[in-house]
Amino acid sequence: MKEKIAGTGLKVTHQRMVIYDAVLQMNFHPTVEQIYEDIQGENPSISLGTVYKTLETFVEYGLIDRVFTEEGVRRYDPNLEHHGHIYCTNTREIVDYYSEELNEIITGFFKKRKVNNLKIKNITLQINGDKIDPDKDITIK
Amino acid sequence: MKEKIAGTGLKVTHQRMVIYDAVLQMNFHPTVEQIYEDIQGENPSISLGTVYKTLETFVEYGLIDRVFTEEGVRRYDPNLEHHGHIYCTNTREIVDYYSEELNEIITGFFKKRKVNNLKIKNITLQINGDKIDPDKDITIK
DNA sequence: TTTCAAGTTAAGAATGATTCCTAAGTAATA
DNA sequence: TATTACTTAGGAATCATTCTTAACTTGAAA
Repeated sequence: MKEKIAGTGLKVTHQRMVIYDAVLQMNFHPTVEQIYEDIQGENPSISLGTVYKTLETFVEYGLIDRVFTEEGVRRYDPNLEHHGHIYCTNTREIVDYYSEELNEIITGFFKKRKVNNLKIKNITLQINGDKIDPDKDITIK
Repeated sequence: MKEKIAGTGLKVTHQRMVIYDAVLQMNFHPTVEQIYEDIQGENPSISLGTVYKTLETFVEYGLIDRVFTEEGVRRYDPNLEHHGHIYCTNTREIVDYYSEELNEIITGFFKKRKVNNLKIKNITLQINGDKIDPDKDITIK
């Protein structure tokens, strides 16, 4: 983990390691506030401003991604692997969805088309739906 | 336009007509602030709080949609037709993208799969890329 | 090991985004 | 025209994020 941060050229500070580790373990696309509260117990001197600043620095250096939401609040994703998101409107959860097959289909679709005035970086899916049993996992096979 | 609002069961107030008309004409997924500034000249007595409340009421009653962004600010879309969004990282624009064909491909893909514990409502594309010439349109043929 | 420069952070203030409150206004019905 | 339930203005309050500056610390060089 230390190497991950160092590998970007950033200085490896205690605060950055704590925040990065917290984000890696929170696999539910947390807000800044959730991350701050998660680390507060063991690290009461890390300030909220530092958490805000550090997360945006991680995004800028490619360590994590922001998550698209319609909420008006920032959320973060440590998972840099190409994937889509399932937005559960009833439980407010955001769940990762992977499909190499569908990714290839969509990529192929756009390769066949003439794209003018746009350099495509990546294409992902936003899947909106309602979770049926909040206590069980969502699976798509 | 009046009928659209009335058709939802909402009272047709002057403020609602002004705000709805403004949103219909702003085809760039505006923020609340942008909508408020747009109507201020001709309607200085409509308050910012009213704009916030009215837009969320329109979403609740199915007149407009919220737009997914990673910004931490609310944006709105009057276009209810099923479509995806092209997010231009360099110009910060959000452009609508339609493809009935791709929509059918994706819908078909999920129909063939076993989806557990999720009732899918809709699936949209999130296309991230860089606009090449900011003054020209993006087209995908 | 020590030094030091450059980058980082704490703390709280400031700013921006959104929600709440209440008295006053008004759309729509009778 | 009267009435009522819903809506709104205006500004306060709350929440989300950024800024400022003095103090701290990382990491490279000596």
